[in-house]
Amino acid sequence: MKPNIKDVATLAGVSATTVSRVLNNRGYISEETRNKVYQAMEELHYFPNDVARSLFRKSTKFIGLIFPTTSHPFFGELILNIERICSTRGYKVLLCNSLNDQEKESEYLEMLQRNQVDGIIVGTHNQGTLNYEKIRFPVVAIDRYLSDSIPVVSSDNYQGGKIAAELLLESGCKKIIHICGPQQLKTPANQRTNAFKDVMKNHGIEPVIYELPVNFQQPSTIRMIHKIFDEHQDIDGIFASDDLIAASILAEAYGIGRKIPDDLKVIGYDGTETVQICLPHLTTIRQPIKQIAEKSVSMLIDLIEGKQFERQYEETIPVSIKKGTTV
Amino acid sequence: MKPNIKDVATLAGVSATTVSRVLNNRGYISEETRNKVYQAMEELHYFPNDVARSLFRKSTKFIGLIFPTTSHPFFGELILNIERICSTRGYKVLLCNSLNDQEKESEYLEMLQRNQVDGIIVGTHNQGTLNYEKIRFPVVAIDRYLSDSIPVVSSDNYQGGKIAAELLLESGCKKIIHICGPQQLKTPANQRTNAFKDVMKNHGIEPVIYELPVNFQQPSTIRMIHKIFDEHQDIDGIFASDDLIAASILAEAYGIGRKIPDDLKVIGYDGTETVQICLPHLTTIRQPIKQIAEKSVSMLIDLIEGKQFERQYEETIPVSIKKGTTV
DNA sequence: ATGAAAGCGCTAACAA
DNA sequence: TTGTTAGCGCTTTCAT
Repeated sequence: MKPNIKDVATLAGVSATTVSRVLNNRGYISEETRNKVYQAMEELHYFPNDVARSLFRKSTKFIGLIFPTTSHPFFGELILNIERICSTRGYKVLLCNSLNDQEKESEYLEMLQRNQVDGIIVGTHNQGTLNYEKIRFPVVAIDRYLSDSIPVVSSDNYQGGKIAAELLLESGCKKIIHICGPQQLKTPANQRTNAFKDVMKNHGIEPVIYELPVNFQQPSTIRMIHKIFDEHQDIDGIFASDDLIAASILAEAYGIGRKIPDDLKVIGYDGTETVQICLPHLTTIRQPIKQIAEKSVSMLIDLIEGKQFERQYEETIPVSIKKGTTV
Repeated sequence: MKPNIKDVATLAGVSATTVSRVLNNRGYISEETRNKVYQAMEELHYFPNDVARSLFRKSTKFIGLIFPTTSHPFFGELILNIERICSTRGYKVLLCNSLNDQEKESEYLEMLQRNQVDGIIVGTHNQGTLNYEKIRFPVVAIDRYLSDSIPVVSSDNYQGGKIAAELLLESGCKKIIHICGPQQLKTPANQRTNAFKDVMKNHGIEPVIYELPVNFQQPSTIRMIHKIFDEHQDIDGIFASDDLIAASILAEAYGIGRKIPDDLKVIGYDGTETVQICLPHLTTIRQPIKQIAEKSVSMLIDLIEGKQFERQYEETIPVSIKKGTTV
């Protein structure tokens, strides 16, 4: 059904080797032969079989992507950028949504190995540690410490947390609360919380922190927000380590009649386009998504192609603040 | 470096065939041999090479996904669901973000063919028509008419448009405007606009419709909203055919001091989780994303596996309304 | 300038 | 119960 290189060769009246030469532009081929081959390929709607090529070349030009979910705006944008850059550089993307489930991540990891990907980019958060050490091809992590030998790309989380905390203080907040993700996960994102603590302590304030459970969903976020409003009537500032959490805070605050930013100031984290379209007034720390994508892809491809590069095992990219009217 | 089946065979003291038999659980193998093989695989950290298997089996178990972008919440959620279902059913996903660019779509299409995907799911919108006819494996489209022989899965767009238009009328709107995507694209989504027109005409009202350009971005959306507020001071209802457009309308209305829903009622389309978290009060037509994903994947796999099924070439799934407080 | 043969890693006849 | 052989579609020596 699908024509192969031999079909093309037969139709063009040459050998498969010659067709291969035309395909790869290698060695000497007469113009005449070349044209005959092109014509035959055209006529048969021939496409070279990359499976066979990959087998021979021992390189698939596949890059595996393991992320929690494309449905979260941060990952959706990040994955868009990563995939586009890969495509431009001749790599194809195998997508894996781990949903932060350890078992799924492990299955995906095996699948990617079986499929001979040239490398993978991981951005999931799990409690346990999988065998990323034993993997026989390059791995780059985004916002996650996997092992000593696996490079990590992340934005400057400490700086982000610091900017947020200081902005709230400068804006006159007296009682600030920070909502963060699970701290037991080994991720540079914990630096946001560390920065918050440091800033508070430097100002002689005991930091108040609420930590979400591993794999929190919308309901637990809402419950936590209720709890916070309940336990701290005098709260006047919240730093959420994710825009969607910030969004929920705004909604809940609105529900109980707190005026933003007069009664309560809110600052989020990520600064994705989607959330900015939905909530253009949200003040947030903007992650440099495009640069994170560029850096991680170029690091990975450098590793794959064996480029000599000073192995910098932690790449930190500056964040910026997007001032809205919620602070 | 990477061990192959022969390395395993040698270590286990058997032939490659025997290892293959163990791997595939075929034929008779003595318990003893089986254990030796398992042990050897373990020792070498052996994973079967799926590239070689695919070449032999003439099936890759790859499904290609061509969508505009994972960064849009609707596609982000849709792609999450599609990928998860594929994974459960033993298929792997090659992700392509076409950005609605015809040339990119064409390149991706060729890439997928070269990589011998077993099938593809397409959800992009382009003006021109690519050669989906000539493709030699199954294709399923979501919200797009590609050719007579390619099945289309979509939600009940006409119903969605009807519900939205009628709700605005019932709520007392006198001057309703509809913002829609480019109508020249051949997509079932145009039914939303047709329904709007029909409902308005049935009520003796001349429908007012603003059409966004092909590949509209946020700036052109904002410009169009300004234009609408400018040209129609008496507007009291808007039906936007996308939640992100609705979100921008809310923001702009807020900016010029129009009270929602008293001065202006707004209804969106899609009902994604992300937008619902950001704007829980938004009234919107909710697309059954999960079912769309299930239907398109199962149709595609049925086609791939040659299941006899009554070829229903247009699958329409009911929508529902999510009532918020913007109407 | 072109072709024949071997091999990438795997599986399925066919033999034994 | 196990092994030998051929072949999936391609590319690359090595000949000619």
